[in-house]
Amino acid sequence: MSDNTGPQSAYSVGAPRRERADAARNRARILDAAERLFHEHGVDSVSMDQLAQAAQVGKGTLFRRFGDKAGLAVALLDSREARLQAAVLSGPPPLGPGAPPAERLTAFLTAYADFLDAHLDLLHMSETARPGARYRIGSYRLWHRHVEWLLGQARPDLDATVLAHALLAPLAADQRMALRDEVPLDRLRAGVTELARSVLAGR
Amino acid sequence: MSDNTGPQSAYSVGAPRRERADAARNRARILDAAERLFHEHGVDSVSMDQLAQAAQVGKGTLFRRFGDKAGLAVALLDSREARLQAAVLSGPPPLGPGAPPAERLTAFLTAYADFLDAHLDLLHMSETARPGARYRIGSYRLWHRHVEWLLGQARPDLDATVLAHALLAPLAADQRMALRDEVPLDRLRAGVTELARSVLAGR
DNA sequence: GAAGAAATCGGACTAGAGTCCGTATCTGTC
DNA sequence: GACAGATACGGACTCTAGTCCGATTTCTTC
Repeated sequence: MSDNTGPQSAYSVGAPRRERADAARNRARILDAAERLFHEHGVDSVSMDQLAQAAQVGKGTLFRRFGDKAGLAVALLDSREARLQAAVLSGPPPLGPGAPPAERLTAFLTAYADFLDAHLDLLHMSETARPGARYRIGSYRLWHRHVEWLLGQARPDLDATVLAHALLAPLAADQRMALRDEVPLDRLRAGVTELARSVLAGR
Repeated sequence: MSDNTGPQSAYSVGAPRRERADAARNRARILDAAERLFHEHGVDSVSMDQLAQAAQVGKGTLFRRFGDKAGLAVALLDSREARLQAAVLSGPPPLGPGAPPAERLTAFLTAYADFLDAHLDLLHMSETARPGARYRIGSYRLWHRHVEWLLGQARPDLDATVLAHALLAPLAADQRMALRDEVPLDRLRAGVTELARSVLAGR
């Protein structure tokens, strides 16, 4: 628990100043309570008030620390996401470096589809708590750059920026949540694979 | 104005019973006020309270009539969307019937991209007022069926259902709103065109 | 044109997200 | 170990979407 997001808010970047003891204690309390309550009652049914109460912390503290519900979800996802990031950036092929771009791309997209399904609730909260949240979160930007780079490697003639957004679009939490019943995971995986394959194949 | 959504709530379907006079009057008032206020202050900055007051109508009336903010947006979009629907279903090629599936598909996707940009605010409200709203709205289902059918015509070997969702995904209002600055309209159009072309081209 | 049933009205009410700011706690310094 | 400045706390407050239900209006029938 709480192997998380260093000092300051989940959104901050610089500021190397050491975190105060009470702040650290409260962050841990909040994350623990969130983990527990979300697991017990489901992400959607837990209000920030309940959470603050369960963590024995004021509401102000909760929001100052994590910004909003999305920020809290990001913090909870952090360690799980870090594992996928490590695998992509420096793990073994085909997900990590070494494999040809086309293989890396489909490996990534299907891995992310699995990740999406496994943590759908938290991802949904992190992406939809406020409009456009998905596209501002650091991790999306990372995934986008990765896909963009792979596309650029394989097909320098294409608009990699736009196509990377397009390939990631069907992996948005809101779409997945809404279509989960209609589209089972294996068909989603096959779909994004087909899409990537087609784009890389060219005409 | 208020050439809109017949009797009953925007969500209802059957119920051929005639609408009461006061109900009709109030619907018109609400739609007129919404059109005006949204244009003046922007969709996001107008609260349902303000709107009810401006329309000289109780809040309960507002919500009973349109269900929620998304429903109101759907009603306001109705006539504009109807034009696009008519063009797609029975207009001249390449958007309407007659052209080969591949041409119709790119014609539709680019036309929808234009439509998206032109009515982004209302579409955003209709798609994001509550989670998954986009995928339940009647119009999305229509567009999806259309794309699915075109894909099926051209490439019966593919999973048209999934790929249709994937081709429509980059045209979600939330993504477009967030990436508007990064991706100009012509690149979005080119991107979805490239995507569709690749998928139809096969290996 | 009066009565009764059905549909609609409207504003008080609930609930939840996010803000504000006076107060309490911490940390480095002497 | 006490002081001062910096940092964090917490709960009352605001703002908005959405609900509820007694009062009112409309429509139908005779």
